[in-house]
Amino acid sequence: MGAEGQQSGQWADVTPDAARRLVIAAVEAFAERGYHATTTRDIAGRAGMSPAALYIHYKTKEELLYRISSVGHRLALGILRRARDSAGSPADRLSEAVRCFVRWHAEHHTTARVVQYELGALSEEHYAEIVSLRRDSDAAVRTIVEDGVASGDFGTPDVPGTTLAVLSLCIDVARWFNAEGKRTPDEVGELYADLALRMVGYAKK
Amino acid sequence: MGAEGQQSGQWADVTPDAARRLVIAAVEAFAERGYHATTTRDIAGRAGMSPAALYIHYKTKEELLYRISSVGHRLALGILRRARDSAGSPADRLSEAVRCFVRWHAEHHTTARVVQYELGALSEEHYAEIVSLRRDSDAAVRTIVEDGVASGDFGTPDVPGTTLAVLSLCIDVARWFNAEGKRTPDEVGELYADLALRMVGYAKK
DNA sequence: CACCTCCCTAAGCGCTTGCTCACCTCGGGG
DNA sequence: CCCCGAGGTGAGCAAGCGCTTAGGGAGGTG
Repeated sequence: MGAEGQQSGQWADVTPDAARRLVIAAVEAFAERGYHATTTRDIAGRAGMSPAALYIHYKTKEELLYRISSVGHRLALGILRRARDSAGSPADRLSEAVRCFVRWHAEHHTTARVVQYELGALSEEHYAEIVSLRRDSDAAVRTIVEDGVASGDFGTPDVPGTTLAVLSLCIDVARWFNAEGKRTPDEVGELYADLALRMVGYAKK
Repeated sequence: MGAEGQQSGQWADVTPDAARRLVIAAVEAFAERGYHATTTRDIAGRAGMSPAALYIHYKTKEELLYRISSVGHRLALGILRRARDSAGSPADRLSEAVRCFVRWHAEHHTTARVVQYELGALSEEHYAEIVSLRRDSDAAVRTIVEDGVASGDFGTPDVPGTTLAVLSLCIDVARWFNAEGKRTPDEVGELYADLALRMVGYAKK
């Protein structure tokens, strides 16, 4: 729990302070029990407030989920776009993308769990907006894989399918990663970067 | 929805008929909205019964989830053990395991979603039982990978980590697979069997 | 015919839920 | 000194929840 303190860095631009405390409390609760099993009383309690205080900063419980989902997806998309636009070979860029993306999912696995697995609880409009961010993430990775295939560094018969699989592999880290487990986020990132290169048929060592 | 009719085959040994109809209705509802967002009234309604009828066949809503989870996990474990014990090289066996496991996750993605993502809603005792089945699944796949490394067919620096990643990749199919999408369960199984061989460092073609 | 068992329903109980409302507190400006 | 808006509280409402209970009808057996 001490390590979770860094979490607040993610939410730096959520103001005022009480609104940020509520977001952090909601992430913890949603990740632990899921959106629908979490009560507004639980969220407010974790943030040290009365149940009514939540509604000063957010119109509904769903808006809280949307805020979390929106911030999380934009962070994830930023990670992938930065890797796509970085210098280096396609292998370097794919490796960097997977390493950072996985590290984020492991380090912030509570946030990532909410971001990746609670989409279904969003309202229709919010859901549509988030889905478009997810398509952008997919496109960023697909560009790297396409570059690798074009340059001959990668060899895979199904670029969209392999891209989907690589992203899927990374996302699922949020499901199984345990802070008390033996692997650190850095170790998992390293392992997964290697696995992703194998998946796209990267020949060189 | 017509294709979902085969689903009933999975639940052949759930009797009497009304109990089976309830299980099938619950799988649909849980997969669509999640366990906590599903009401017993919704389940009973889908099965064409009154809300009270559910409690003739199941003590609680959680018991319904447990039945689904138990049957699903045993089916999945059976698939993996059959592949582990089959004749052929480690590559053949891993390929078979992934192909069948993935095909099941795609074909029965509604069941698989409940099985893989609603564990957290189980009671403590039921959860412990299911977790032990999952450990057995992991062990089955790890055995194949170890065999391949021992025989020199596979080359991976981290056997437990790679095993976890292969299983994780397969499981996540339940999250993204869409029956209306362009890929058939067979195509995804084929692609993923190939990806898994690459992940474990299988050299030959 | 009576009688039992198995499924099933209508009605509803007790409780929790997301959310609201009247009111309170407190620092800062005129 | 009063007033004000921003941020907070305690109490509680309407609705929906999981689940129970009393009772009914169909089918087999004496």
